[in-house]
Amino acid sequence: MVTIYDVAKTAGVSIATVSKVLNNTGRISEKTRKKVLCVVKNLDYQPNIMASALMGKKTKTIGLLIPDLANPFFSELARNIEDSAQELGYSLFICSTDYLSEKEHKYISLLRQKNVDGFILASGFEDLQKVEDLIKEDIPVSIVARDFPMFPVNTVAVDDFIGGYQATSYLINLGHENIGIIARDVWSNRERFRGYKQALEENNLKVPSYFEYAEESNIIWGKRITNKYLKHDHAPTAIFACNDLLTIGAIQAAKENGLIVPEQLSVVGFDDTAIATIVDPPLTTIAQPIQVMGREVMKLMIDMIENQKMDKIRVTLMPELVERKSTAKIKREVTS
Amino acid sequence: MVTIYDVAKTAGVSIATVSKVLNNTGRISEKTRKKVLCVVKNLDYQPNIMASALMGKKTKTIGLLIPDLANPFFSELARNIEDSAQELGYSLFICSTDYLSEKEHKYISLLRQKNVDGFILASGFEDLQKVEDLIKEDIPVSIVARDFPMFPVNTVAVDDFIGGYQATSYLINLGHENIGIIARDVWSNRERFRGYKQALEENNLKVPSYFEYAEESNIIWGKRITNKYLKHDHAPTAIFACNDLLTIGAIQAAKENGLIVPEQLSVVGFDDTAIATIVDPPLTTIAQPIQVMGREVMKLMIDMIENQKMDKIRVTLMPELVERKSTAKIKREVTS
DNA sequence: GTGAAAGCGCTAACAG
DNA sequence: CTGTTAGCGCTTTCAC
Repeated sequence: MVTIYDVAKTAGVSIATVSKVLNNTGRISEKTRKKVLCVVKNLDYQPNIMASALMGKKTKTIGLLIPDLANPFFSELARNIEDSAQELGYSLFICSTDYLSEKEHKYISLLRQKNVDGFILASGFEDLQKVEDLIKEDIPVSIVARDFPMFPVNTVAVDDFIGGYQATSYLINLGHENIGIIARDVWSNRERFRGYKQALEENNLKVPSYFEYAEESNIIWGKRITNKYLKHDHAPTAIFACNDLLTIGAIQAAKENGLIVPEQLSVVGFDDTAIATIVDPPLTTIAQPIQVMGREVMKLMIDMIENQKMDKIRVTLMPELVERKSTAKIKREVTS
Repeated sequence: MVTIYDVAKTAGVSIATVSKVLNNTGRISEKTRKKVLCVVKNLDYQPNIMASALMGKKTKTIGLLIPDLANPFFSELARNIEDSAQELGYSLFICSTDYLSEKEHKYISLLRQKNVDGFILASGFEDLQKVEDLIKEDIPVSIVARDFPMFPVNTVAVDDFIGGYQATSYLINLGHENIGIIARDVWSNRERFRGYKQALEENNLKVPSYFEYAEESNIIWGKRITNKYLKHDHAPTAIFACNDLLTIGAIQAAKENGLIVPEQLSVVGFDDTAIATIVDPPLTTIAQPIQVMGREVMKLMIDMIENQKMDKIRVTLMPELVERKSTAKIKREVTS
């Protein structure tokens, strides 16, 4: 390992001088700066980040907490955040918390020990305490893809309420009057639910009485809830599912029940991850601008880390309905 | 930030003593050990890893290089590696290299600066130089999900040759005689190709003359190559695609050409990621034991990092064909 | 058993 | 302009 001492020695200067040229601090003659830089290159010297971190410098490292890296939405989000981070010279610790606050706490203290410059939380946990602690200790925190409404913290998220409203309105315009929803009992889904309800009410429609929450956001639960809904007398003719995985489960349940999507059951999803286009039929879904989200949240982080910008802002992105093949105009039954 | 000095002071001992009880080194009386531990707990003291890293200790940090976090195979692999890592108290820097050796080099030197304890490479790059350098400098390296045949380095991978052989044999048993392959020109795919060729030759079958490599492992290229194959006089009745994404592309191309999968075109994939079950029809595919791969590669890393185990071993896992609905017995044309 | 002191590689006053 | 020096928080001899 080549250290600052090696550079200093072979350049014939002191380590202070080397440090100064490397950090662009103090005043250095052009001649020595050239020489030092040259030696640095020749020796392929890389400053030890641990050592400079000890002196209170940044580590150029950010902790990213997400619920599950194997979930396409979060892996795509992580990928976009990573791209922004990499451009800015930051590395990412990526951690999956499985929506468990226990794991979140563990990861947060683990990463704090490792002197991360800040945290990006997409973690979906409802427990604000840990976040408040971080903010109190002036550790940069940004929230992405979820929202803490009454909480001063940097946030970038899609407008879930509008997303739910869009999805539902679209279905209503298609002629559906009996629209089910599949959601988990987490903040973002509750907002989408509100939007759904709002659209319903504006059209004098109601949430089906048999509504129930899914316990996890996966295909299994999408299928399970849909199967239950389909068993009822007034089974829905359309379903709004709060993410693409749930939507796929809904389609699978429909198939099992002998229903053709979209002719006999319309479904609209949420997220627009890569899988939305590979299922059959491809999903009509509410697209989250994942790439923009990644970029914006990194921008906020950098502002906090490098520019000490400590005022909190909230970036709200607009979701967008993308029409594909999982929805259709309702066909009236002969009996009606 | 509470330091070792704070602990020492309130426990009424020296920092050396605190360090000793925390690291279980030297000899400490049961009484002082108790006291120190108690103070540590009360103050919620967490040793600063940067500082101990400076003294030559491990950072409990590993760099994981993969081609693309948004690719389901790699995000699932990363997730499994992360789980093992987390159990062992390690954090992961996850980096996507896009198969670009330039990015790989950049990430490797960036992470070296950050004193990672080792590297797990799933990166799919063909350039061995950087890996050799790392090994020469005694930096633990393990390769996963790809293979460097003539190179002393810890490796865990599936037997790609056998996988290709299995897929092709299965298709042959179904009666197919005209079997195409979709592959990229990378090591693992070339091995699968070898297996495919072997199975073909054992049955006096040949690789179609119109074979060509895909340039990327995604749906687009799967579709593109399949479209080309389907245009030929002796279009294949079955296709073995070297990953699930390519397979999905093949299915899409078939649909566009008015062919029904599997009745008119059988396809078998590779990987068995989550998406294999959500497409229609669900994929018959060669399953890689992703979870085992993650666990095994972390085991190798830990052996190198914590037990200085420097002899290199290769763990070869067996792939397994899982039958679903994308393949069928061939129907002879009336003309034959 | 315990503590004083040196030093890991680096930055930041402060002198000169 | 450049170098000396004092730490950052920790581990590790080596005395006591």
